[in-house]
Amino acid sequence: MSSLKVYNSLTRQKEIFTSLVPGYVGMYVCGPTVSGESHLGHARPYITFDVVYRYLQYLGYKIRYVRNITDAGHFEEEGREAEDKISKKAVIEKLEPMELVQKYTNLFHWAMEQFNTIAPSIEPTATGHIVEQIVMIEKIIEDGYAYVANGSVYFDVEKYNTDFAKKGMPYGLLSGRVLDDQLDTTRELDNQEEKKNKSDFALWKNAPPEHIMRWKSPWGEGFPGWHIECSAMSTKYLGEEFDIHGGGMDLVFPHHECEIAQSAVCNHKRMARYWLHNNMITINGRKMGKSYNNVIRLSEMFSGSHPILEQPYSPMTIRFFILQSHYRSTLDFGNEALQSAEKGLKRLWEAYEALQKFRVTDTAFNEENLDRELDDKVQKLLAEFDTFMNDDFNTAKVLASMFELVPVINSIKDKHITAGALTSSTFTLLQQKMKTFVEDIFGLKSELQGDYSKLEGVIQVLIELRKQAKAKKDYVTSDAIRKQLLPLGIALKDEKDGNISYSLTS
RNA sequence: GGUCCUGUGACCGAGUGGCUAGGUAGAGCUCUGCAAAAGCUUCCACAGCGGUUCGAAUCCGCUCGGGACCUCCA
Repeated sequence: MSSLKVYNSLTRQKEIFTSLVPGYVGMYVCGPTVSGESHLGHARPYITFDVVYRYLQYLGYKIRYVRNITDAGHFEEEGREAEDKISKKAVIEKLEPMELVQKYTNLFHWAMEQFNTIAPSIEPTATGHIVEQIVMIEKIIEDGYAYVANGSVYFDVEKYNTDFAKKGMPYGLLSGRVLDDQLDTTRELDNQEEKKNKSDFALWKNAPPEHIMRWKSPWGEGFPGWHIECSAMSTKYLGEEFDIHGGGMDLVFPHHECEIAQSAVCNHKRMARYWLHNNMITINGRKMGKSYNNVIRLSEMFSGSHPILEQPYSPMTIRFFILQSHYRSTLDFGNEALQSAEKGLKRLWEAYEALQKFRVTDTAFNEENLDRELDDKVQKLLAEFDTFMNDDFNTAKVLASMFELVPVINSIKDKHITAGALTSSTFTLLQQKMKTFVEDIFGLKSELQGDYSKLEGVIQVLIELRKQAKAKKDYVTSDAIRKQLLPLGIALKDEKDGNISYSLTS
C-alpha cells in the first residue's frame, strides 16, 4: 500500500508522513475564539481535521488530538483603545465574561456534535493555562528575546530573526515573508510607541482598569497576548516537538509564525514538523468573515433562517459538501451547490444502507454468474480509497470512486446485475470498505433521530393496506396512502418484486 | 504597495503532460397501473494570447479577471 503523503505548508510540498514516535501522532489544531457563535467558516477546519484524525486512526496510529478553546480576550485595535473583545461584549450583554465564554463554548460543542466530529483528546482553554503562559514568557525574557514596557511584554522579532536565521529558522519561514520587507507594510497599531519595532508582537498585555479579564503577573495585572497560548499548551500536552499542527490558512501569518518563534526560543526546537492548513469557505467568491459582514452562523444553516438561504441545510449535507472538495482549495458556498450536495449525499447514503443490508448469501455467488470485469472494477475502485486518502487526504476523489460504486450496488439491489456477479470476497470487501470509509473515516451518519420502531410498525400496517388496495386495483386508495405519507417524510416505493419499501426523511 | 494562491462545462468540484473525474441540473430511453426511485445513454469545459513539446486543462511567458495574507480571523 502507498504511504501517506501530506502537503506541508512549511516546505510547500507533499511529503511522506512519518511520526516522531513510531505508532503515535501528536496533532494540535487551533480552535475557536469563543467570543461569538460559530459560523459556516468554522465548519471547514474542524471537519477537515476530524477526517485527518479519523484517517490516522484508521492507519493504526494512536493519536493525541489537542484543540484549544481561546477564551481569554485578545485585544482589538479598531483605532481605539485596546480592549478585550470578550469583556467588551460582556458589558453590552450584561453577562459575566466567563458566562459568555461558556455560552459560546457550549454552542460550539453543540455544532461539532451535529457534524459528528470526534471530540479532541484534550481541549485546553487559554484561561486554564495562564500560569504556563507566564512561565513561558519569563523564559523568553530571560533568554533576551522579549522586553517589558509599561506592564506589557513584547517579543523582539528582529533579535529573534537575526539569531535564528543562522540556525535556519528566520522569522517568516512558514509564511514566506522576509522581515526586512515587512517593516513598512505593518499597519499603525495601538501602543506602537511601546514596541522597539513594529513587527514585535505582544506576549502579555497590561490591562487597563476597565478591563474585566485580568490576571496577576510579574509585570502587573494583564492578560496574555494572542499567540502564546498555543505555544504553551502544545508544549505542555504534545511536547517540545510534535507531528502535526493544523488550522485555517488565515492563521499562517501572523499567528503560526509567532507560535514558531516563541516555541523556538523556549524549546530550541522547530515545534511542529508538518503544518497543515485548510483553505477558506467563500460566499460569492469572498471569504466568510466578520469584517465582510457575510457570516452565516451554523445555527442559521441548520434552521435555514438566514436571508441568503433558500432552505435549511443539515449538518451532514454540510459535512458532505466540504468533503466533496479538497481541503486546500477554496470552497464556494451557494444554495445550488448545497442542494446538489444534499441530493448527492442522499443517493450515496441510500445505496450505502442498501449495501449493508445484504447478506453475502443473498448474492448466491457461483462461477457461472461471475462477471470478472465488474469484479476487477469494484476491487480497483475500493483500492483507490486508500490511494486517494494517502495523497494528502483527497476526499473528493474517494467520493468520486464511491459514486462509481453506487450504480453497481443499486443494480445488484434492483437485480439489473445478476446476483453473484461479484465473488463473495469482493462483495464482503465492498461492504466492509464502504462502512469503514463512509462512517468511520468520513464520519457520515443517518440524520434520523429518535426511536422509529413504533413508526415503522405503523408504516408496515399502511403498506399492507396499500398492497391489498393495489391487488384489488383500487388505485384511488393506494395512491391516497402514498400521497398523504409523502409530506410526512415517508416515501413509499414500489419495488420490482411487488414489495413496497419506504424511506424516511427528517 | 509587498507576499502568495487562483480562473475547469448551467452550478459545485477533482485533475499525475497523452486515457473527455465525480456530484447536481438538462435531454432521451428502460422499468412502472401511475409515481418516485433506480438503471442505461447523452449534451455542455478547461479565461485570452503566445511559447516549449510528437502531444498541454496540466510546464513557461504575457494580458485580463477573482481571491487570501500583510489587522482579530477557521
